[in-house]
Amino acid sequence: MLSERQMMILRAVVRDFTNTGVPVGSKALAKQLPIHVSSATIRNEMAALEEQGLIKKTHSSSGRIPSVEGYRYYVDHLVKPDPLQPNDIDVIQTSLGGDFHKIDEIISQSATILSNLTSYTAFTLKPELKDSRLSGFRLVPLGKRQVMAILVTDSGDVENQTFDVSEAVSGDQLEAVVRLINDQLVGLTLPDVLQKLQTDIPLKIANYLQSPTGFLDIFGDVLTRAAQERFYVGGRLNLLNFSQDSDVDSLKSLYSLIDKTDDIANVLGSPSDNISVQIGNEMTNDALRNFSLITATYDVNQHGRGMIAILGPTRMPYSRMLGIVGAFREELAKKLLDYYRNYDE
Amino acid sequence: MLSERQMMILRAVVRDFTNTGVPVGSKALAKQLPIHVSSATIRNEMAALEEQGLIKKTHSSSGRIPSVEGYRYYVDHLVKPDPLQPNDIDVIQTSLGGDFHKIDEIISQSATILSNLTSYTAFTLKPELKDSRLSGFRLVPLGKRQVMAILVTDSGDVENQTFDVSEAVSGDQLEAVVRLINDQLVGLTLPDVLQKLQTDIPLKIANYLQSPTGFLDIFGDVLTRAAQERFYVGGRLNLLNFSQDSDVDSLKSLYSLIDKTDDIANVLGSPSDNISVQIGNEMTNDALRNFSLITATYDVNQHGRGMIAILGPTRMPYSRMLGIVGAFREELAKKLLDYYRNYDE
DNA sequence: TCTTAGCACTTGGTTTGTTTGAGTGCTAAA
DNA sequence: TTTAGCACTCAAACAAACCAAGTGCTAAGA
Repeated sequence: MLSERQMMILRAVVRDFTNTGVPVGSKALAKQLPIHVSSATIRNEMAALEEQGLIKKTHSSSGRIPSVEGYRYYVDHLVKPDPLQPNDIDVIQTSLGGDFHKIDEIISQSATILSNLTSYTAFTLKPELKDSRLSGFRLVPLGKRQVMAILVTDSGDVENQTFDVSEAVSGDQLEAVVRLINDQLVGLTLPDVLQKLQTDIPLKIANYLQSPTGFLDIFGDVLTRAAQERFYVGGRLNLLNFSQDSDVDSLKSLYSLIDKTDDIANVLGSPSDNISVQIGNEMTNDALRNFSLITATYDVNQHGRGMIAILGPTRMPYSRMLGIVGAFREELAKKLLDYYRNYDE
Repeated sequence: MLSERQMMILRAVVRDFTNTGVPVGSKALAKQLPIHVSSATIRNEMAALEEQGLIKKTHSSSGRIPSVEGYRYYVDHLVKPDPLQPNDIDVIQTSLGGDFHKIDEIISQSATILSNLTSYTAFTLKPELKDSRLSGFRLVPLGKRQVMAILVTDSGDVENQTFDVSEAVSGDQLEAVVRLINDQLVGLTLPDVLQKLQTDIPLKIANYLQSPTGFLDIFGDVLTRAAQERFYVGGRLNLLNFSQDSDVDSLKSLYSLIDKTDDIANVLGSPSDNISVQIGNEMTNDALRNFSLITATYDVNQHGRGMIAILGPTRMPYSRMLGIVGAFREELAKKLLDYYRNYDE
């Protein structure tokens, strides 16, 4: 249990340290706090806070910095999101104001905006209807030997891939394959499709093609790509700003982490209603030890919900960041509703 | 004019320094060189080499390192490409041995292989027929409002993009647009298409669509993407290994450089017959001051010629790198010829 | 004329010691 | 419970000393 005064001190320690990056001492606090007590009193309180594991020293006679638990307490009980600065509002309005022709453009643009606002790295994930289903498959002959496979899901995702066919395949054959797939697989969830693809389909397709494996590989490829959620990343390079003393190895593992869709999906976790903050080693991944992650969902009514996130140093100004994330999720939801309204009617 | 002995010394200085990274002194050289002269003699020769600007000291009593001019002389006159190590041959064979369905897969895979072999950053550019022409355009309706635009060039490049159409556009209308474009534009070079797109076409297309600008924008987008050469990059993260003392800013500009297709095309220059080496500030771009670039073309007969390149620190073991690049260009050309042969017959 | 031994000199890097300033914990008095 | 005072700790900055590697130059030898 913390006293009012201890909370005040903890809040001040976190705020100071996140702003300046220097451990904060008792004298500085005494001068700065609204109550006027001596530095010795502050020292006693700080000792109490340290006792509880909320702050710690970098060496035996240094000022204090927040521990992970201290940050946790701070974001859970003490922080109040800053309202957006007028300037930031402007940035959002203009960057999101343009005319978009694809959901993905809005989402990817959002990652850029968020990283600009925060100067950290940002992730965005588009609103996802649960268990999207295969709603269409096409094979479009392009030239002498090139064919494009296109796959559409009922949530509006489109994946495609071109490939070369060695044998001269007739348009009729392609038609037949397409009809087969559409007959048998449309309406199923993607995992189901993937499963059938390894059982029923090869037999049936053999009626039309001598060597169906090529086709099926392609189809499988495109399918798995459609099945995994697609993240957009903004401000990748900002990670460089926080790599202490050029620890190349951890930087590398960090970058491979954020470029692997599966891994990053794992880190971000599943959408929850609130804005959530994960601090340093609260995340299982070792490469993130010195980082904090703020994630938030945004809600587009019947069109599902997506996520946004920013990744920055543990030592980040949480109040400002929470303000930005909170405001941005609303703007984004609004923009998307707009977009859908335009096209739905 | 350099004497035989001076060449021998220069070669040794470059080789030593690129291997160890430490300035090399007269005594070490005296011990190592096949001729036996005293270190004092070496010192005199080194003074002469320094006189000519081929080597230099890092401080007044240090050993020597090659200057840019020294490297230049070395690669122009002294270096002999190392033959490939058996291990490296293996890597190439197996990585390139698989079955590919697209040219692009081979080229992008090549970038990865090259960066693995060298542990530097590698670029590959696919064989390009000069002045490729538009050979086909499609609009494929995907769902209620989604349409995919596909563009094919006679060199086999495919670009595509999906977009949403707000008004309910009929299949007939789409057909008409496609027919129009195919009638009017197929066979022209891409720049010509782009030009016509801004003059003739808007008028004609207005017959079929109320607000054609949306379509034209999309088409223009896809077109310009097809028109610019497409690079593949492998081993991006390897650049981190050579960023001295974590100079974040130059790293950032380096990364933005290699991610901008236009810029990197500029740096690589146009294909020339030979393997070419650009050293440090011989490249105009400032971010590359401490890097060297080895570029080479590969030739796929009537299918055109492409480029490969590796970017590493100025202080790279040139003989080994030249060996790798030289061998790889051949392997790649062979593989591509194979690929084309399979599909052409 | 070229080579070489010898020597004085330069310099960066490492080690060691000193000082300074910010900060702490503790004690004793208010 | 608060506070002034004090002894103590530690990182950072600075300086002195030393070492190792290397250089340029000179003068003698081949």
